[in-house]
Amino acid sequence: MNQSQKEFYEVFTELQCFILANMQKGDINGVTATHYNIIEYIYRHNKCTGKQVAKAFSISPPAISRQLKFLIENGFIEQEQSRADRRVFHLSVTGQGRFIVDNSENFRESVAKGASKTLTKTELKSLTFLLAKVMHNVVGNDH
Amino acid sequence: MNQSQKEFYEVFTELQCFILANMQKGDINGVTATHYNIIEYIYRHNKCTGKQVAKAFSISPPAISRQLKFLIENGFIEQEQSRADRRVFHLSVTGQGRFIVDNSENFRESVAKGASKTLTKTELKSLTFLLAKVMHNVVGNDH
DNA sequence: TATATTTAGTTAACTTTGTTAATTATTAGC
DNA sequence: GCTAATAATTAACAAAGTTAACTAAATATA
Repeated sequence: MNQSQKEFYEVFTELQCFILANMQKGDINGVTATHYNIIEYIYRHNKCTGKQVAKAFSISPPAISRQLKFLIENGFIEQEQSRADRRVFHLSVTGQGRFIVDNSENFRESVAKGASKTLTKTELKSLTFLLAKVMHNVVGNDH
Repeated sequence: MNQSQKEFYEVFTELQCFILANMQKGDINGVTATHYNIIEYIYRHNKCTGKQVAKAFSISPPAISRQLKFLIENGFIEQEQSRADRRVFHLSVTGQGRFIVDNSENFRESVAKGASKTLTKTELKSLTFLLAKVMHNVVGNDH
């Protein structure tokens, strides 16, 4: 790695530690960060399937199956069997699930607000642009 | 959240999913991503203590204790009891541990290289600067 | 049409890694 | 010198990941 890459590597390491430290810790409103992320995904991808969720979070079907079971039993999401393909269940959030997403200030939101407070509007836009550019390139190359 | 914050939030969400997806997956050279991160930390903080490692990764002393035990038993790191305070053990990497850090292209390194390929040098420097600014502000406010 | 293959999701058994509570050994404060 | 605090470990447990095996439904093929 050259100097610029090393400098990026340093700060990206900090970022990774920060993100990991803020995951999987105690519940807020009865859901962990992972639960929250799944609920939010389903909220934003209404009528999606378990397979899609598993893929989005890169975890195995049994793992997502257990998570969805928990979220259904606790009233955050619900599922409906597809008429077109009865193997498939379409997922959607309940009122309670929607409430959680709309009302809990999550970790990413506090980071976004922190970023907005620290940077000028131009800088924030620039950061978003550059990060998106990297993400779309790196993630795209990954499969 | 305003529009700029929302845009940042979107891409930060992708980034979080990406980082989480690349953690805790199968071994490379016999160590998981978590093991690797601990070895690298000890490499960069020679003679550090278990307590420091636990704090750096925001996990409990027993959790780090088990990880260190694994890394010692498998020859990646070693510990030496402090003379000044015999409760304390100073950690350092072995030749094998150093080899792992020096030779395995890790996830963050591939992101750094990807970023460097996608962005101009000026853009990469800008991204590093902005990310560092946000990190130091947000992490600093967190305790 | 009947049979074989593929697919979505679940269950079971297990592993890893986190947690808290209790314990040990050592240091530091009155 | 006794008491409180600290670094690390052990034990018991919980959460969440994995693979393998299974069910039910859809699709492909002979």
